[in-house]
Amino acid sequence: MSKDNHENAPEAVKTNFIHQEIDKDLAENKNGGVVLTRFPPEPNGYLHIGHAKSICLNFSLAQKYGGGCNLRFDDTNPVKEDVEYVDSIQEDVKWLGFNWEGEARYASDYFDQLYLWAVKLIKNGKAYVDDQSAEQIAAQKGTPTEPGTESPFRNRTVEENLDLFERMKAGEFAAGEKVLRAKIDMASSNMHMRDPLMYRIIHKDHHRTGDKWCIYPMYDFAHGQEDFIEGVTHSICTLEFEVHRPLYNWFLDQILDGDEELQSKVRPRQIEFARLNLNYTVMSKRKLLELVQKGIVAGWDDPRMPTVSGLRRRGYTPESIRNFADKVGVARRDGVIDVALLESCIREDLNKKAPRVNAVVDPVKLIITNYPEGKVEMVDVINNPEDETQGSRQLPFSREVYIEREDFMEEPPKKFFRLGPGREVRLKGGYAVTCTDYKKNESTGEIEEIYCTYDPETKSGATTVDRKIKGILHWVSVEHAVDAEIRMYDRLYNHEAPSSQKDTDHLDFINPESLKIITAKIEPSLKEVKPLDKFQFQRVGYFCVDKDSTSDKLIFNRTVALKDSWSKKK
RNA sequence: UGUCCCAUGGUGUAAUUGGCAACACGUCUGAUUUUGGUUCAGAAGAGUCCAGGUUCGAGCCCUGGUGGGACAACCA
Repeated sequence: MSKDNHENAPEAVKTNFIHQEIDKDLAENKNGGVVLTRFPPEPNGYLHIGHAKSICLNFSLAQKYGGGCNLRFDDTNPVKEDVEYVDSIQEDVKWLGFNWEGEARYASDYFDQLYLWAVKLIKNGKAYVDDQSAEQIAAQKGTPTEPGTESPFRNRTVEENLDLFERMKAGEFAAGEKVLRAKIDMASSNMHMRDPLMYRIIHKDHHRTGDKWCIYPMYDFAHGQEDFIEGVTHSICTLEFEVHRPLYNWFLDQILDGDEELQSKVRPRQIEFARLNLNYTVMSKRKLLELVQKGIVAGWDDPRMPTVSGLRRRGYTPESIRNFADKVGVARRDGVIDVALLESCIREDLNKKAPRVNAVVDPVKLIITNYPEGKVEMVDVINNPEDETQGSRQLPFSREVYIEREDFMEEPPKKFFRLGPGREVRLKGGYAVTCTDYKKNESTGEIEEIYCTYDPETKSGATTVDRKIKGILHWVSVEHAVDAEIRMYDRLYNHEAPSSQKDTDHLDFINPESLKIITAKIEPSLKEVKPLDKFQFQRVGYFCVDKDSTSDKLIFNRTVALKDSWSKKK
């Protein structure tokens, strides 16, 4: 099933420290040469670009070593989880181009086994039921620099613990009344080893197991065992789980203790890497959820969101995201990636794929005074100079056309080679025109109309004229132009932006101009489009048809602007 | 007053078992171009946090600093 994973990804995958670790394991002939990874999201939100990095990493490891990668929902906390998220996660992983090994797995499928193992720990004197409140337990935990103190319930008999745990499971107690804790070391320098909770009581229906359970395992008591059950060899997670690794291994030791059959199975190994940070971007699910709930964005798939679904709606392609994940690399040090890298990845991909199209985003009328009134001629325009198989199309040209307002200046500076009084430019695919005059609204200062004459000898493709014309403008015939709603996106967060600002509210950095809606004049060939169709608006940027677009109302999302060295010079 | 992790151009990653620091993004030139896009050619920019040590030789090994990060949810 994993054979076709990654087929379009860059073949030269850089080696990283995880490859080196796996190579080492392989050299020692661990796990019989098998490599099985997994992507284990909790279904409590939509996937974002950070998850995409992890997905690409796990699946590309599987593909590099001829192994597989599981998709497993870590659904151990019913209060935060929902099937909506389960569905969106599967959709996003598939969209990114990956196929997991077999069916999707669920931690909840292992609840019975986990329960049995918890009982085993109790029987071995390695776990006990604690009657204290969350506050009391927290107080006894100590601090990173001071040891904790032992619970008064720590030395209950095995029989009593067994009985209590059984009754916890049976629903005899209210939430918070009792928990099951591992008996490790309240003085450990690692806080996670100070008798961590294994099970807590939650009286809430689970999206898969319904009301079967009212006790649920904590992450630490679940994750390593889930990996073990599935035969995962390398459990790749992010750096913040590093301090959990001793516990991960401790629980595995306990369940394997005295069981030769289990000991003969593959033992998973946790390896951590640095999570993705992008400047101007928040990646925390909690904050993203807040943006959705407060209506600051239109939903999880709002094109300004760093979610996979948002990026998809924005016009990003799976290839571009995979390529990005590859370029970002994998390491154990925290860093912040410049969004410019992400943007360059989508430009690179769309440059070869997206057909060029004329669209005037901020139109001003240009009238060709010596062009016959009422005359319309069709001109041939190449669809994509990067890909001649995309052919060409016919565009209506007439006496009045729209051009981009910023393509005309009353007093153009020397380096500006677009239109100005007396200047000549080419209307791409059409004729060369020379500006003879223009009409300006004296009170607003706005240019209302531009008057030009055209040279019939300069029709596109005509070889008779070899004049050098530097300025080439995109245009749309006024008579044939189609209106379209254009959604111009900017960064959701302002320059000072968030990720590192722990003490400030990310909402303080919201950019009020992150979405600007305008009406553009686009060429008539664009009338028939489907959601997610992508185009390069000539000289403007890459745009993607929105899912809400209809034949009556065209809506485009701007994926990313084109590079523009002129505006940079200004 | 703890434990663990990390430290390479502006940013992110590389650097075979120690052998004159490479690639990408970004920046800047120039050329081509019916997109100031693309493409092509080229440039600037780090001597690898600091100080010692081992070695013929250290970004890689050792020691000690410094700086940054993680860890005290009945979250994952």
